[in-house]
Amino acid sequence: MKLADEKTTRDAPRGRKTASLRVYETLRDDIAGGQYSVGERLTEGALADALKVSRTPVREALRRLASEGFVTLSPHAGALVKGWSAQDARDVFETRAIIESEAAARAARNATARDVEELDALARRMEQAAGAPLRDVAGYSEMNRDFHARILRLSGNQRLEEIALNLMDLGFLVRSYRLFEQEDVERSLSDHRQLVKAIGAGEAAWAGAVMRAHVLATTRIFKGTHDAPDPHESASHGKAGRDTSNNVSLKDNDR
Amino acid sequence: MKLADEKTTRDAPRGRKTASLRVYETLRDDIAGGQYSVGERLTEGALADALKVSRTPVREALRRLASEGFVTLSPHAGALVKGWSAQDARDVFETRAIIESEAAARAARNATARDVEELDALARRMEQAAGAPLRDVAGYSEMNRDFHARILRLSGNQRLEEIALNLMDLGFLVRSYRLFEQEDVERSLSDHRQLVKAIGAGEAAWAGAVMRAHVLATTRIFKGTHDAPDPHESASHGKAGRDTSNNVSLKDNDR
DNA sequence: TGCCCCTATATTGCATACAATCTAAGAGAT
DNA sequence: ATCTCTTAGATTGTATGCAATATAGGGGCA
Repeated sequence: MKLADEKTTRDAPRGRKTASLRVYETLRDDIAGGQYSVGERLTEGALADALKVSRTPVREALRRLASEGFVTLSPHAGALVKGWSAQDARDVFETRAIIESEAAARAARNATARDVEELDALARRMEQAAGAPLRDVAGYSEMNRDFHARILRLSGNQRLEEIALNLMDLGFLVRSYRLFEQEDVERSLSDHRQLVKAIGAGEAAWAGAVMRAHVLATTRIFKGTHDAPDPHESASHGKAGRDTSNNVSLKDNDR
Repeated sequence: MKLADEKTTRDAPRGRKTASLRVYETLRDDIAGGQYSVGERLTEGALADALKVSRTPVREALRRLASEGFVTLSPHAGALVKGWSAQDARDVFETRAIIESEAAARAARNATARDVEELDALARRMEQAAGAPLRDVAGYSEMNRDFHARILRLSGNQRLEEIALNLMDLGFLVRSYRLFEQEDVERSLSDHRQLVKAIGAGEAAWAGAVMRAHVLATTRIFKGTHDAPDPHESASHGKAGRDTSNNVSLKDNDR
């Protein structure tokens, strides 16, 4: 994630994160963590007051969150926490299946023996971390993300990698790991073992198929779990009109 | 969707768009149009002065441009016009091929007779507009974008649609249509006819294959055309000056 | 002469003040 | 009582000033 850069001989000038970045990270984690209800309006002044900064960094953070799909931003109406429907979740996982299966196939063609070894080591560490009762959910999620990220990197297509990572980092994904059952964890680990085998063998078609199944299997967990009406506005070419969405609040029915 | 209902004949303030949006559009078009050289630094103050606004909307526009891949910006170093390598272009078109072929296949399953009729009408209009010497390049490009956008919409997957549109709208794509030769235009139109047929017949595999070939064919135009290293390459041997030696500035009078 | 530190300047990051616009509530007329 | 218009409040959009930081150039020392 972070590149080591020891070029400078003086004491480290890379010090403080900017306030804008801090606000962005705080809001992103809070939204992903369910601190705000879907459809809730985030006013700049209130956030600035709560986070002890001025409105300027808050504005920049909100713009970035909008571009990444966490909030919707209308010209003078402010920011609303974005909701998602079952259809949205299905769209995301189908898109991930398409992209990541292709990436896995390419990874099978490109991976060196060392790459496969590193993937295998990571898969083993995940199996160790996943005890009968999965306790460190955050750590497991992090390793899972790293596993997928490595395969994406091995695809050799930077754009593919970036898009898939963005899809993985979408807000509701973060909450999803709460819903993991032990059965799902075991299936996921089995998929990972199979992926390492396929990539190690250079079997592109096999690797792609396993990845497709692996990603699509996760969709089932979301079926009918969340519900919210249209978040139909995309931030890329936003000429948003009025957004009077009364989004259904999220239910935290983790079993 | 303009709702400019003026109660009295007051002076029209040259559009209701916010200054931030105007600055964004101006910079985006200028960058896409080659007004700035690759690697050039865009300082907020100079831009604000030139565009007769304050630095605030300029900052927001630069942030958005960075999120869309037009510039890179480092914490305190400012914004640099992003370059792209032949590898970047290849990555984008391969990714488009993956996503849009899948979208075309799904469109073949979902399209109604009316959808096919509209696609066919658009394809015919493009053929009419493409006279022996292609003159209205901008109009043709717009119709081409619309054609692809309609198929993406018919895929029924909103996320897929959004991602593919973003890839299509990347900056260097805007310049690409200058490079179209008559031969390429004819091939493209032929592909479109075939796509309409395949979608109309509900042949998902056929539609996907045609779309894949159609997108990948465009890659050839870029092969070796552009070249630029990553702009965040640190000038390790800092020779007291801009490292324009490696950056190939795009000349727009090369025709 | 060459290297390093130090200072000067330009630029970005943030805070605050003001203007434009939207939202909502209330008074008055029919 | 209901509808419409007006008006006050709140919120976003923009401008400006100040602080923090990076970059560039000069002076001191080996």
